[in-house]
Amino acid sequence: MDEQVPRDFETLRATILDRRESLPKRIAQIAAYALDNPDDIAFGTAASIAASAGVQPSTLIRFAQQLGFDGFTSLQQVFRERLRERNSSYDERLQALRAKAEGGAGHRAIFDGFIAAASTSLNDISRTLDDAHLEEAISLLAKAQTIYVLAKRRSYPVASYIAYALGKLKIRNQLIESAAGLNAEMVGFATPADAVIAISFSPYAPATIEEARAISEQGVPIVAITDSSFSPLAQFARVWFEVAEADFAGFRSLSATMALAMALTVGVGEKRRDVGRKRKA
Amino acid sequence: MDEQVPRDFETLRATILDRRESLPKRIAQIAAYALDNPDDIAFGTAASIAASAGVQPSTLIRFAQQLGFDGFTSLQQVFRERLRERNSSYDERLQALRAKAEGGAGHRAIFDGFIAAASTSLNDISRTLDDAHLEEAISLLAKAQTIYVLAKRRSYPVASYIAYALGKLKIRNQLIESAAGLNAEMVGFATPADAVIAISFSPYAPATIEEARAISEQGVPIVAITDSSFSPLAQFARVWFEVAEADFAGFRSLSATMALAMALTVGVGEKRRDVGRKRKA
DNA sequence: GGGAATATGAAATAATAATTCCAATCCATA
DNA sequence: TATGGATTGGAATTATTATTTCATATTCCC
Repeated sequence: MDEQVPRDFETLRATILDRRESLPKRIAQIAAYALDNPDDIAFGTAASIAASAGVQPSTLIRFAQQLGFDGFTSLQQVFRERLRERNSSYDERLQALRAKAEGGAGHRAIFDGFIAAASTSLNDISRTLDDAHLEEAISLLAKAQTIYVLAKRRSYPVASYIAYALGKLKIRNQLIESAAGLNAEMVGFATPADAVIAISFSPYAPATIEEARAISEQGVPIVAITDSSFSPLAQFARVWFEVAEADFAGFRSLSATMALAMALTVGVGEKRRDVGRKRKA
Repeated sequence: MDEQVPRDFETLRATILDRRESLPKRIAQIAAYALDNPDDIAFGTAASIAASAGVQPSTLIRFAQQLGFDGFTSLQQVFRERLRERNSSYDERLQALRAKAEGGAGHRAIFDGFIAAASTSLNDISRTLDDAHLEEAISLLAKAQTIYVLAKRRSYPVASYIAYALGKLKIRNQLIESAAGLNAEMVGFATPADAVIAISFSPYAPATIEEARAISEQGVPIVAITDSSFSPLAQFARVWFEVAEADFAGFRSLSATMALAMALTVGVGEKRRDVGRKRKA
């Protein structure tokens, strides 16, 4: 007999979605509005919400009653609860992690610190990355005969992952490693029909800078990932990305750089497939 | 003349903190309550808030007026705005990113996909990582004379970063690379006084597994980072971590593995410093 | 197509909540 | 310790808001 009144937002959402088909027109209208604008329901008055949704206040109340609430007010509680529980906003959670990392003892604190640094970096790059630069870089790299990947020291792991991914995508590439000490020769093979992905952060590895200079003088276009407009890499680059990685315990995160690197790599893969398809057509 | 009315929560907060000293007792009381329980201010009624804070409703209104608002209602707006603007919860943001990545076209979508995958992975590992395992692994590695780092293919970037970080921390380590084809010999040098960090995910690189088996038969303890308890690495390992990395476009994130790797590395560095200190004392 | 059941709109009403006002109290200063 | 000004408590008042009611419209089924 007693129909279950949804006590939390998710249940409520599910209930609404479930009954969607069987609801009268106006009730359905307010139901859709509620799911689309939950914040409005949480804060608005019955009248204001009704007006925004294009129905009468009484409809709003009927909607609430149909869900088993005894009125709009108790329905609204659920929407308000949602905002309260959402309490641990991303930033607050991060702050907590960071606090634990700084104050806390033990190795868990170190781990939390790296998680926080990585999250912060991802967050930052997600906000700041310029779509146009991304498109430009991908176009440039997609046209290259061979993609050279240039990075040392701290950035080297990123370079090796790029090389791995490019290989899996069957895109010709050359990782410029120092093992054999033949970098200068390797670099010498690059032509303007190729392209370079160069990665370096302060303190810039001198070898990376020197090789980037040399290769840009040969007219090979460079896509750079670096950390500021003052970076020596930026001046050699056709396109460059500024990536600010957060650090912890003296080690910077690589997560943002990795994500960007992957986007470039897979982006090039997709672009080539598209171009290939067009050529055939 | 017209005193600036705080329009956003941060300004309001600053204003309150600024005037704190000069506020009358009851007003100060409600001010403190407001900063401590902003959600209550956002949702409560003047009467309920006043009761919780132990003052009269009229005091609440005087408080609002002193800040330049024309009443409680407009003060409350600021607290409500805060909840609205507070970036949608982490999960919702992620969902949005993922939706964009899946639905959206263009290369930005790819980028968003990788960001979402990385965030998810970080989130997961932060929840699931076992502190005891972490302590155990760090103890084990801290005692090692040489730390061998073993990983191929997709996991190799992590290994190279570990090697870089260990080097910077002046911890003796050996990256087992395949370049010279001398892995078997390299592995042969390891003794039970050393230790190994091995990283491999499905599909497990046969070389990694084979080398891990060989080295464990020599009695060298292994710390493994892998993706499930069925992993062949897990059976050779003294301590192992299960890391579930989210993937996008066929490429798994490395962010969680990286964070764990860094925590291990820096943890070992700290542990050695501590032990060194104790020995001296 | 007719009629009952259901849904909707609009305004009246009831409830609730914000604000104001005034008397009482507190506090600093002479 | 008296006095003026500021502060506070509490009830009265006003405003706002939710809810109910009822007339009208729509839909669905026979």
